[in-house]
Amino acid sequence: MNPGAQPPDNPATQPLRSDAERNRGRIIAAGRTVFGRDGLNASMASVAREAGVGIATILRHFPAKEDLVAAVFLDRMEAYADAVAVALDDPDPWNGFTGYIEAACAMQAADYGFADVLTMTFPTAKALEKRRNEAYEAMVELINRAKATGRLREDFDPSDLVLIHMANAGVVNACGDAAPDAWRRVVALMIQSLEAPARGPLPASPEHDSLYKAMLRASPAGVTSPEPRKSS
Amino acid sequence: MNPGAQPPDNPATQPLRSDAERNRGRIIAAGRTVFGRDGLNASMASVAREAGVGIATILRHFPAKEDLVAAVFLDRMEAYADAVAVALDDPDPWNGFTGYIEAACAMQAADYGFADVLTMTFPTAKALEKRRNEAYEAMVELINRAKATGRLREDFDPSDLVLIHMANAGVVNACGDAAPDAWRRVVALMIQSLEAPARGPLPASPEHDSLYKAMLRASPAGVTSPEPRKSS
DNA sequence: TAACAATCGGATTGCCCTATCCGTTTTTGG
DNA sequence: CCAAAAACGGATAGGGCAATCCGATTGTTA
Repeated sequence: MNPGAQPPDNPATQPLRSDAERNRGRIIAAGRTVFGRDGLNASMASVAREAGVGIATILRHFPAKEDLVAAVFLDRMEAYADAVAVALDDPDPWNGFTGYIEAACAMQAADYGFADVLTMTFPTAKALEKRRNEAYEAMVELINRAKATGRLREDFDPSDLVLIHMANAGVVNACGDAAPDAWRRVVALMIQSLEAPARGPLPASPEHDSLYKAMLRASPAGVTSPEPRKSS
Repeated sequence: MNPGAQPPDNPATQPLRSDAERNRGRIIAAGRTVFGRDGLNASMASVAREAGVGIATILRHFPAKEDLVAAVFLDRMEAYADAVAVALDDPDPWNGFTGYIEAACAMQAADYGFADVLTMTFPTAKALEKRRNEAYEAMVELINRAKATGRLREDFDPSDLVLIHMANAGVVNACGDAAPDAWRRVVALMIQSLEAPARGPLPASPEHDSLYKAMLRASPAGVTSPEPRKSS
């Protein structure tokens, strides 16, 4: 899909040779397929096979695996950001808020790679992180509106969203294709716990810095860390 | 701790030579330390280093990594089962139930290896699975009592406990040492959502078979699969 | 269409893993 | 105290991975 695949911000770079451009598109499409199916731990070789190119070709376009991951998931991250925009348009902020959480978690369930991406951060992938931050800021606004209506508990913190994604990633990763809808039940429970009035106090949220460090924890080396998925 | 480490069921097996017996204990202790700190993906070599023995010595006592994992976590699993017994003793079943969930999740947070063990199953590790099943059955009783008091929502299913552990493992694994208490907040939310009256219906539980398959998914090959923890 | 540069892709390097092999050391029992 | 048996542990096999190298190929431009 999307074979013409323009690198969305490739400004001053001189135009690629036509075959190079074509391969770049194929590689990203292959990455989408393979990472979506097998998670971020899928090997570069498997992506190369799916794309029908050599390993070296991938690594010429994307010097490190992390670069490929960033390129592949940029448009997923945009869809993620769009989902917040949709939620903000909902006349009922609580409805928008819960719908957003469900949609975002569904995205994790539908794409094992993205499930991991949402719980990691890639400081070098500027475009990706820019989108994430946009989504986060819109989310803060959505949260405030939902609190204003009195339906969302007052002690909900935006960082809780990250925790929800971590929890959901845990369920999605552990269940894999064996119980592909199990996450829905967990997310439904989580959402019910967020509705005001709160049934009790909560332990304090983690420091924002701590959570950032946690999201950083995984990335560096093999890019990744996520569960080896048995599927492939 | 527990250096004398008697293999709890080593019946007809002829007695080991004294040094072998000693090493066996050292290896299990080292496994406890290393798996607890680095998760199940810690290498056999790192366990050997910690134990002060050669790699071969470990693999003679435990032919496959899975065997070592089973031996190391048997007593954690017993502590886990004990926690249900304690919960059953609580005169207030709801209190026992919530306390149990907190305790069990705390065990996951305190031992990264155990966090993974609780979301996997090891069919060949009889003693381990026996304990798990005992705990599960006691848990069913606890759940029924808690429902009978009217404090636990009627549609709670024992398998939800597995899902909670998967979610908690996700948080614990993602946060690691960077935000070591973040899981408490998520678990507190989950518990509040379990209190009756339910705030809404839930999607159906996954089939028991599916969940079992999901728990099986990880084990076979490198034993494991869990998150490569960056700590070591 | 020719010749040059850009691009390709398989083989290779280097690292880490589990598990096995085999010469050496330690324990045991007569 | 001295073998024979048991256990040890370093070296090695075998496999997977990301990333690099370099000879072969393909697109481009004149």
